[in-house]
Amino acid sequence: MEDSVDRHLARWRGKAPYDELVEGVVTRMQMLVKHLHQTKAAALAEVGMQDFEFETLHRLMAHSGGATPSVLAAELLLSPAGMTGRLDTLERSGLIRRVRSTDDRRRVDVELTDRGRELWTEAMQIRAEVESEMISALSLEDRVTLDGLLKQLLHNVESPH
Amino acid sequence: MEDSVDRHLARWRGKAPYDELVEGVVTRMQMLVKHLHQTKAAALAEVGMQDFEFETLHRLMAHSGGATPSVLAAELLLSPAGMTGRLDTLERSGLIRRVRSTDDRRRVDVELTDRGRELWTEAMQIRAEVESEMISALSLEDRVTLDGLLKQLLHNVESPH
DNA sequence: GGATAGTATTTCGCTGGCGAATGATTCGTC
DNA sequence: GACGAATCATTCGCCAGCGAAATACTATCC
Repeated sequence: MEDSVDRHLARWRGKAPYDELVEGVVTRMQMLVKHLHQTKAAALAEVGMQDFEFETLHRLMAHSGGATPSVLAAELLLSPAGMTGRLDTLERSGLIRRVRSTDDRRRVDVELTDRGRELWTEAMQIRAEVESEMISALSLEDRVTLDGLLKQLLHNVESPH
Repeated sequence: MEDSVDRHLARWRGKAPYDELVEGVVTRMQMLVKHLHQTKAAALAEVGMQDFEFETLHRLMAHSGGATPSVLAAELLLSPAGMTGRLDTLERSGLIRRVRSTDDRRRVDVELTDRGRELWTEAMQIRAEVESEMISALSLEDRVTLDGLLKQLLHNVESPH
């Protein structure tokens, strides 16, 4: 079995001081994520939604439909400025609502509108299909293994140092 | 051991029809790639280079320093328009050179300049460090396993249907 | 051999995201 | 209890990428 990264690495062999394994893992992850992004974008377009919109609604739902911009930004690995931009778009589309917090008036609470909840539900189906399709190549056991390894990596990256 | 995705999934448990394993794998990959992107961007900035520049130079090197825009675009999962933009930037910075092909004059050959080769070499060090740092959490054996699993996924996604 | 279809690249207008600076509010400390 | 530092969100100017249309060239077909 061969993928495009194999071909890429083969072209490289011997030409540079180069850890093929590291490069392989990294490049494959990047391409998978990029593929996923593009496939989901195409699928979600049918409901008239963009990936970043779903991503945001989804995080909001995880917070029971309400959270502050800074929390969302941190979780989505987004700059504060980028978050504001997203929320602007979502608000204009009527999917979220901004409410100035009463106890700490620096804060803004972001809430899902009914329409936002609806759209999220629709998108869930579509997205789940696309993601499952990608993972379908692996047995249940392999999925667990993969998940575990990725978790080690992410933990390492997230823990201070 | 716990990562941010664990916490995210925990918040979700029972609230939605939801394959935790699929979501876990997908989300972790996305976050790792995003992290990598940000870390590399920060590291490469020291040489005054951006990630997309390196990515392009690197592909070019893999083609022994010369390739056409369309080939590069395909390999980098980029639109033709996006590729043109990248090449414009790289050309302005003096890292690549465009040469109209003589036999088929619709074609353009993209070549690395000496400066491009130099900068690529510098960047290779930096990038390798960042990537290795990320992978360092895994034993050699685990790396092989991870790489194999990712390869299965990518192969599945790339093979027609 | 001239119209037609096809291919490679570029141009154009638009969008999401970033970094830095700004405005608004709260906290800490003396 | 007031002043300076920290915190939260937004605005601004900029940039890389996309989709669609335009441009430039080649191949095909009658």
